[in-house]
Amino acid sequence: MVTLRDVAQALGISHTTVSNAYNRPGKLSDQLRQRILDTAAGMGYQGPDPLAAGLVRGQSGALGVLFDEDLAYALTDPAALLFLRGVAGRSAAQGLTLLPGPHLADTVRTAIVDGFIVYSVTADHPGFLAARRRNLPLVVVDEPVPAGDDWPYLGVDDRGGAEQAARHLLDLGHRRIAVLVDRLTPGDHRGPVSSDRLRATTYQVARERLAGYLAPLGTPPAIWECGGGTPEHAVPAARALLAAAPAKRVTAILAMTDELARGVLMAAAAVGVAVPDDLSVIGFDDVPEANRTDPPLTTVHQPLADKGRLAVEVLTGSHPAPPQRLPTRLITRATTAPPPD
Amino acid sequence: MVTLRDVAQALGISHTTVSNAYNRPGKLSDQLRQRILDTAAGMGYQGPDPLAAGLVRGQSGALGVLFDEDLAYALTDPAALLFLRGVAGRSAAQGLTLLPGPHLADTVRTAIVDGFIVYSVTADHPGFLAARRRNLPLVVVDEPVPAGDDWPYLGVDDRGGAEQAARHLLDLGHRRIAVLVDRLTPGDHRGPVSSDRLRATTYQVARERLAGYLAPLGTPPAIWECGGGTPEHAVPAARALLAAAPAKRVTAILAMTDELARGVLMAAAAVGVAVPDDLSVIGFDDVPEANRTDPPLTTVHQPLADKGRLAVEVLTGSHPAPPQRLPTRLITRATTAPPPD
DNA sequence: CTGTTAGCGCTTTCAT
DNA sequence: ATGAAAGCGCTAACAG
Repeated sequence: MVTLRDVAQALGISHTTVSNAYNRPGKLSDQLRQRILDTAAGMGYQGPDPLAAGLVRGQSGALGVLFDEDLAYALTDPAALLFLRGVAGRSAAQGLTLLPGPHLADTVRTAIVDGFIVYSVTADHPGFLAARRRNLPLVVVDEPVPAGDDWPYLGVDDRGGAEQAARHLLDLGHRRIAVLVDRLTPGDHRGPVSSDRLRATTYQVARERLAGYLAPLGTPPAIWECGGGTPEHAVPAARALLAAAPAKRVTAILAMTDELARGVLMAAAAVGVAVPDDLSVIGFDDVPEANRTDPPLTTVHQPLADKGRLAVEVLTGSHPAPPQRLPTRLITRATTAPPPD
Repeated sequence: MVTLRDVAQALGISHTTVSNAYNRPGKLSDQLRQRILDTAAGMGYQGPDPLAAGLVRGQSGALGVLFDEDLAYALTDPAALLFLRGVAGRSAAQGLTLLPGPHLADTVRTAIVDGFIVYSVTADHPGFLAARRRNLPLVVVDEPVPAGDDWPYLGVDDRGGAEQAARHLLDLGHRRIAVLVDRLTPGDHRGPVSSDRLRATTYQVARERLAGYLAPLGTPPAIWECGGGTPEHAVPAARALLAAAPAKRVTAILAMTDELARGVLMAAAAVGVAVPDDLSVIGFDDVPEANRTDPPLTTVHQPLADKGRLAVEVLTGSHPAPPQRLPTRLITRATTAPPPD
C-alpha cells in the first residue's frame, strides 16, 4: 500500500506538502500541487486514507440512522422511507449509515458515525441505549419522548391530528366507530383491546394517537390490535369488525397508520363492503401511497420528509430553534362519507 | 475525552489489558475484566474509539452502496429498495452506508467503507469512477457490464426474461405490440423511438431487455421512450399509444419495468381501455407492488432480494462461485389475455 | 494472564 | 511556500 509518505519521498518533499495538496490547495503553488497529484496518481496513490484522516480530525462524515425494527423491515415501511428520503436530501454531502436493528447493539457501539438519528424506537431499544452512551450528537424522532431535556427530540402533533380525524367522523354523523392499532406494546398481541391492555400501552405514538381518537368520542369505541403494521396485519382485524350484521356494524374505522388503512380497504373490498358508502376509513401519516388507494384515502397528514430534513438540522445544530412537534392536519379524500341510512 | 490509556492509568495496568477487556475477553480473568469495564464506565469511557480501532485494523465495518440517481430518488424505486433489503439482510452485522449520488464523487473518495456495491449506474458515473479508484472490494450490479473481468459483476438474464414476455404475447395471438422504455440514454428524451435513437442506447439493461423483446417479434414494434422511470412518466406515453382507433390500436404493451407498467394501467383505466380484455400489459422486475395492481400484473420476475444478498457475498468473497447472471422468468398474472375480436 | 514496544496513515501547529 | 515534530487512540506481535 502506498501512503502519503511514499509520495512525498518519491518527490523529495515533505509529506505535509502532499497532504496540503489534497486538503489545502491554497497552501502551495498550483504547479507543485499538480505535480504532486500526478505523481501520486502514477504511483497508485488514491488520496488520503479516510480512516486515518477521520481519526486525526475526529470525525467521519457519516450519520447513523437507527430504526426500531430490522433494517430490512424498515425499508418496507412507507412512512420510514419518506422520512429517510428527507434525511437523505438534507445530508447529501454525507454518507448515511443505516444501522441494522434492535439486536446488534455492538454495531452501534462501533459504528463510525458523527451522530445518530433515532427513528421511533422503544426506550429500551439496545441500539438506542448504545447510541446514547456514545456521547455523540443524537436526535430522537417520534419516540421515546424525553423527560425534560434528556435528549433532543422531534415529533409531530399525533394527538391533535387524531382528534381531527375523530371529529370529522362525528361531524359526518358516525356513531359506531372502531379503532385499529398496530401494536400497543412490543410482541404479537391481536384482538380486541381491553381497558387494562389499553392502559398498558408503551408505544408513545400509539398512546398519543389513541388519546386523540378517544377525546372527542363520548363512548369509548371498539379498539382492535393487529399485532403488526403491514396491511396484511389489518385484514383479519377488519374482517372481524365487518362480520357483524350491517345494522350493528361499525360505520367507520380509524386506522392508526395508512398501512393499516390499506389493509382495511382490502378487507372491505374482499367482503363487499363499499367504501365510503357503507364504511368510512381514515388513515394516519399521509404516505404517498395514501393518494393512490382506491378510493383515495382520507388521512392525517404529517410532514415526514420535513421531519427528516429537520432531524439532520437539529443534529448538526444548523437549525436555530427547532420545534419539538410539527403540525398535523386532516386531509379529506374519498374514503369518508356520512354513514349509511 | 477519556481514552484507553486513562483507564489503564487509573487502574495501574497496561492499556493493552484494557483493550483486551473489550476485544479479547478470553485474554484476561473475568474479574479483572469486570473491574476494568466498571472503572471505565465510571470514568465515562465508552469503549474503544471506532475510528482509531478501524485505522489500525484497516477496516471500518461498513459497506457502501452507490446508486445511479440521487439517494432520495433511489429510495423511491421499488426495485432498488427490494435489492437494498436483500443487501441489508445479508450484511446485518455491518452498517450500510448509502452514498449520495452521481455528483459528490468526493464523498465516495472519502467514504469510510470496506467495499462498494454499485447498483446499476452508467459507466461514466463519477461516483463509480471514484469507487474504482479506491482499490477496495467492489461489485457491480446490473451495469456497467465489465469487459472481460474488469470488475466483479452480478446481473440477471434480462434478455431471456424479455424474450419470454414477448413470446407470451405472440402465443396469445397479439400482433400489434408496443414497447415502453423509461430511458435509452441519460437525459429527458420522450416520444417514439427512431431506429437511430434505438441504436444509440447506452443503458445496458435497457439494451438487453429491448433485444429480448425484439427477438421473437417479426416486425419491429413501436417503441416509446418515457423520459423517466416513474408510473407518471408512463402515463402520457400510454395515452398516446391508446389514442388510436381501436381497430388500429396496439393490443399489448411491453413495459420495461413494473413501475412503467403501473403507469400503463393507470392510463388505461383513465381512458376506459379494459385490461386485459382490450389491452394486455406485461411489466418487468416483479416488485412487490406488481402483485397488488388491479388487475395483478403479469411480469418478468427477477430475484432482486437474492441479488442483494449475493452482492454482499461476492463482495466479501464468501460465495464460492458466484453466478454472473441470475435467472428470470415470466409470471403470468391477470393483465394478459388474447387480443380482442 | 499481563505489559512492552511499535506503529496504523494522517493532520496540524509552528517555525523557517 | 515548505517542512519538522508531535501526536490522534488504538491494536497486535511478542516476550515475560
